Amino acid sequence: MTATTATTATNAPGTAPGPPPSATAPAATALHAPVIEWFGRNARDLPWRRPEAGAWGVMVSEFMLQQTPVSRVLPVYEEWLRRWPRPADLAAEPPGEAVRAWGRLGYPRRALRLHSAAAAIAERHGGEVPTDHHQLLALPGIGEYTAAAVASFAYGQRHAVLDTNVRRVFARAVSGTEFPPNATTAAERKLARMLLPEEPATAARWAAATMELGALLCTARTPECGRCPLTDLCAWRQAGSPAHQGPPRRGQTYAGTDRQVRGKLLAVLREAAAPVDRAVLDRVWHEPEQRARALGGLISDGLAERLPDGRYRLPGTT
DNA sequence: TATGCGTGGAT
DNA sequence: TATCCAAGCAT
Repeated sequence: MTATTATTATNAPGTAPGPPPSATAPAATALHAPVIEWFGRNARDLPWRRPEAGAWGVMVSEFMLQQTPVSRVLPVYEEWLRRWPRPADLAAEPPGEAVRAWGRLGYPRRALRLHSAAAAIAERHGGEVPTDHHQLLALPGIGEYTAAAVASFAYGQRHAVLDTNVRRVFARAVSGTEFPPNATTAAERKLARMLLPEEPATAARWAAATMELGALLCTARTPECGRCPLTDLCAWRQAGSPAHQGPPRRGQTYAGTDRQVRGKLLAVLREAAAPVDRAVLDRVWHEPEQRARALGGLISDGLAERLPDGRYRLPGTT
């Protein structure tokens, strides 16, 4: 970990092309030091934060962490980096091996995309994770958040890293609401850019620190405001911690969906040492139509393949 | 912009 | 037991 110098380049007034001055800029910089100092004292020692992780380690972790808790990612991450220490190592394997090694992290299309991204890196980027935000964005499975995260955490660049944790921290500390909007808004992106420290190294530190704050203290369920470095500055606290207003968060049931059936089918293929008969897959779900739809979906997504003899397997595996 | 896409722990 | 939630992306 670098020293917790809380210094922050404040927005130099006057002069030319930089970002437009904003009324919130001075107040914004007041947030930097407390959060970054808190991070220096409380940051978790996660493997992808260690220097030896490299950009590839950061990238693998970001794929795995999309919608998946840290505790479940840890063991799978270690195994992946041991097995495939460079992008080209993963690219040399059939995609089904990536899906199998993904285990039960969920959303296995991420494994496929990570495999494809590794192949693109091996072919088009000389085997090195690109440093350029736009080149990162062009890789499969990398969207706005992941591109910014890799550029920031792996390469120390200055980007607004807007994940669910940061959005919640900003919603509370700055906007004074319990939760951010359901979908990321232009206003949130603008706010994130305004709050970004000028110095790239400080901006990268800020990005990691605000994420960690959201993950450890400013949580969705029961925030620990008593331990929060922003508790005296927090707009939501100052407003009396008003409850969320508006439509309910969301409510997608899982039981009985195609997702559940896909998950059951893929679990069979993952654990099989050889291609499996259709009859084996048929046992995972009682309803034939939904079963067929789920299996067809897996195949069209590239997560499974049907052999000429009618058996099924993870793509390219034995 | 709304929806589909896994999985399992916490409350 | 049911619901919420976890470092999103692609379409």
